[in-house]
Amino acid sequence: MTEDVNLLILQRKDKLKELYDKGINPFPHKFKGKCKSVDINEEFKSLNNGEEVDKKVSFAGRMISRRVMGKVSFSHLKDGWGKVQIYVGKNDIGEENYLFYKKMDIGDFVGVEGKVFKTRTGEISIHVEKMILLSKSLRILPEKWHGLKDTEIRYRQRYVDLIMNDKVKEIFIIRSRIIKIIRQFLDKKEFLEVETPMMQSIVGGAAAQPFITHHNALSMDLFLRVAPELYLKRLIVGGIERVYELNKNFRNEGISTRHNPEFTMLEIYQSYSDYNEMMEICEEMIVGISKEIFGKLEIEYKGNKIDLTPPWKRKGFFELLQENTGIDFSEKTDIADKSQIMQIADKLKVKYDTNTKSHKILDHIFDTFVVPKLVQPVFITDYPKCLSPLAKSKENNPEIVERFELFIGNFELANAYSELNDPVEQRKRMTEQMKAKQKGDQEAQMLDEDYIRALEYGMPPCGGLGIGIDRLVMLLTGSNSIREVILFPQMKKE
RNA sequence: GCGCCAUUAGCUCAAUUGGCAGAGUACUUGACUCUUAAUCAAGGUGUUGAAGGUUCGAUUCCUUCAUGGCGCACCA
Repeated sequence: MTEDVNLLILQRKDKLKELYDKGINPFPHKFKGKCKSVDINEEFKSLNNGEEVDKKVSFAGRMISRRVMGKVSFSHLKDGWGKVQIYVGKNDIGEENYLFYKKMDIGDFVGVEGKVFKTRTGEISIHVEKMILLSKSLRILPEKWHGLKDTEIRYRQRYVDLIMNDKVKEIFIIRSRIIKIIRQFLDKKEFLEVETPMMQSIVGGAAAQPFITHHNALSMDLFLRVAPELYLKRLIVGGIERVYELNKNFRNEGISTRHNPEFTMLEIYQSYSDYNEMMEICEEMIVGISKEIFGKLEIEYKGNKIDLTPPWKRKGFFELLQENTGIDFSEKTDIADKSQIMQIADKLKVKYDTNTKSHKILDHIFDTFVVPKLVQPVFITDYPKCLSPLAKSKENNPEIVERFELFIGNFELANAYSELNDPVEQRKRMTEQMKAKQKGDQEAQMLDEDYIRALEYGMPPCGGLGIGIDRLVMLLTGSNSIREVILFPQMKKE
């Protein structure tokens, strides 16, 4: 990035020099006794118009507006919670200080001290007695009433976005609250929060391409994790009965309105439970979040009214396929039989690559015919085994696994299963994955010998659940793009 | 990776059929003692994303590239 040479910036740099020449420090070290804007606006809200109290307050913030009317002026100072109007009178602070105030720029940080009053028009304001420049701003803020709209600048310079668009901060406040509520919820249920490696020598836990990095001293390549799953289940083996991790995963895949290369995932594992119990936990948690944050269970997303009132519907994967395609997907359909699946895809006019594996074509049919209808919360259960190498098969049908995905507002929000704890079966499935990988399937998982060794020591029956936190925040904040809920989304170099 | 669209002043946006690049805001100066998109008066503001081409003349048409948005693909 090159240095911006703009007339307005040069003008401010001149002002900065002028300040130094006058012996004024444009970047003082601190400001004592600052109140919060919300506290000021709350404490004095019962004042009558025109009434002034005898109590002085200190306040500081970024000057975001100025209205000069001769010998008196008004400005708004914005702090971390809101804004407060200040009233600056030439007769109150003296001619020299008043001139200094008029020479300050929109964007400068300012500290003030004075009594609080309410203007004739009813706005709580500080009647300034003392004023100090706390930090000089050298760049011009975007326009005050159209604000900043350019998405590129909004994401690249999120600091400007935050200054100009109050709604952006609201999203990240909600995001923080959601995460806090989740931790409280799980802590109350005696889940232990842990941190497992983000740098792994074997990729596992999800079908995804990893980022590769290199450790110099060990002279070995490492992968950024695509999921913490296999480590968390090692902890289940180790006797940590209930465990969760809420942190980032990294996947080397395309970027879209629903995908960012690094994203936040919650994974929960509970011993002696299964995917049915995970549905209950998942439902209880999301319902609880909505109640606590919005006080209700009806939300709106992309123009759709969504009702989160439990219990949420549960429907089988094949049941939904059948309902929405009219094709009989009963047990006689062999999903491993590619020609059969291809025939169905042709009939439904679903395009596919002939190199694509049969279960991927099936997944594609599901995405095309079923997902667009999944607005209200629904747990989709009982997936084909080939899609889920870490999930346990159903007792009565080895080709179907105990797994669910939660869909709300047309996208997948959560994924869970009864964890496969049979080390012999797990080795078999991982070996199959390895074979697929050797054949060129870049997303196939690796054979993790240590993980199987752990299972050989014995893992109790266990339910596991993963929730995409970014997507949950999208849903609950009405955001159309994942970039709206990630402070610094991935961008190409400027 | 593919397709469509966008890129003009710090910001938000105009510019007729290819004919002098324009407004608001911000900024500077002046007037103004309760404004809040303050108001009024005056003033400067540009590599039209980059490079090339067509043309007497390109913001406008063509090609390539860059970045972004959306969709698809990849992917949960």
